[in-house]
Amino acid sequence: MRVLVCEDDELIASGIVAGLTAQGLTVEHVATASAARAMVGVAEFDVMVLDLGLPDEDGLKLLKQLRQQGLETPVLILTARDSVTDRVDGLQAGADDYLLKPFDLRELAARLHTLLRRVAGRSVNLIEHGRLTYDPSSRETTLDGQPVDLSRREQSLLQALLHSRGRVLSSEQLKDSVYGFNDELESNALNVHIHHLRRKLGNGIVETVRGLGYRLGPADGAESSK
Amino acid sequence: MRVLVCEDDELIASGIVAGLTAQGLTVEHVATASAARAMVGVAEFDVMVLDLGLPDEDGLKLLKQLRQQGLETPVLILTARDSVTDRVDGLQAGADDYLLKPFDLRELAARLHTLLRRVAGRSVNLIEHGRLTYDPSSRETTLDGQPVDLSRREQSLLQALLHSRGRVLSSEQLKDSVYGFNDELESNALNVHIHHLRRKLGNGIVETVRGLGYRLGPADGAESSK
DNA sequence: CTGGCGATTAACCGTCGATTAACCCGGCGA
DNA sequence: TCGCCGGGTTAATCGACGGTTAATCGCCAG
Repeated sequence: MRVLVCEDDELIASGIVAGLTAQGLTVEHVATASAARAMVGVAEFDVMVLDLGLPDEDGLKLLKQLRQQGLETPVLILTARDSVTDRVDGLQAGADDYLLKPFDLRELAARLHTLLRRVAGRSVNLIEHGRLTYDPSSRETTLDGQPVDLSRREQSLLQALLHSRGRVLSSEQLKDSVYGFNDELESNALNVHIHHLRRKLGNGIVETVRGLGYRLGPADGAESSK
Repeated sequence: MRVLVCEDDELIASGIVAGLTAQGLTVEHVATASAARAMVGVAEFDVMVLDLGLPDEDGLKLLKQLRQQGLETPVLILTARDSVTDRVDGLQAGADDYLLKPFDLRELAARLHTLLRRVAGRSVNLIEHGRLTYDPSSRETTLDGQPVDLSRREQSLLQALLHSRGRVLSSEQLKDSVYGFNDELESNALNVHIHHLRRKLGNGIVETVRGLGYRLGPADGAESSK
């Protein structure tokens, strides 16, 4: 799951990023409204955390604008202000939840999970693909009904592949969904994780498309029948 | 984009129709399974929204039947039920996505857009030639509906041939489109690739015109009867 | 019958992905 | 606090595949 955090206070931001990352989420962080706008333009996020007190523009104004442009991602706003009108304004601007500063990190995590579940939980909560199932909300994977223990990176990899059934994903795209945009990676770490995934889930799961990238294998667990 | 909504509850249906129309979609609404069947028979839709609780027939049964008849339109099902077996049943019946009632209208719109995107990305530039299809965007080739793996060179060769239907292409022209203009090639590598193409796609696909070059065979997979 | 062109096949080579091992770091328990 | 443990990354090496070359075959035409 990808989260966009828009917060200018470096200290708070790093706390949020660390906390959410530990929860297995992939987090992007920006510090200004314009950066957030740019980010939303180029990538899809599952949920957004927005601080109202941004240096360059009022967060509410930004939110309203994004909603007008058709952004449907759930948004949780952070604010130091506390008045009834502020809350109402926030919700009217299109926020889905709000949190007052200072806040407890665990509280934030819990609320985000609620939002994510609201999105995921109302629809197919369980992704099935052949012998595999993956439940994004509980982050549980099973193979032939047996639970499989996947590490954080392996999970995001699998999730990215499941999310775009059958399409080939370049290693660039995979890198973006497993790591953020920021982190540059100049090694074959992805290969290694894919290798681990295959070791745990069997060879039919991930197919290599030479020169292009990887994709999910066919749903009927048939091994390569070349 | 055309959407078929099959939903018997008048209130819900009008909400959906209004919401989707506002998104710029063209919406047709029917209230019964038989009406849906009739509609599908006479018009093409890009995506279908199907309520499982229809008055005259079980939605799942309808869906299964439509799939058996070869309907490939993506289908999102709506249901009040919520259990793992129901979800699995829905997906196995051929649904592409799943939403529980009550649902958020924005959520529905977002999911439909995802489905539409999936379809649009898939078939936009599909080139057909007899038993062959080639999709330049996903670089997928199928023969009689079966996917065929082609290597990079084989693909560009096939693409060049498909691109100038029937015209004879000299080996110079083929060389230019497979390699750049720059690269000089001193061997019969092209011949070898053509050989490989024929091995994978059958002999009728590429015809040799002695002394001139090659061209695509006739669309009706008939072998050259000379 | 023979020359030549294209087909076929096999061998070689380079590149890319797979695999494995080592190292690094953070968390946790002793 | 120290040291172990597990996951993540880096790096080195292996191996398979695709691409090219080249040798040989077979067919058609002159």
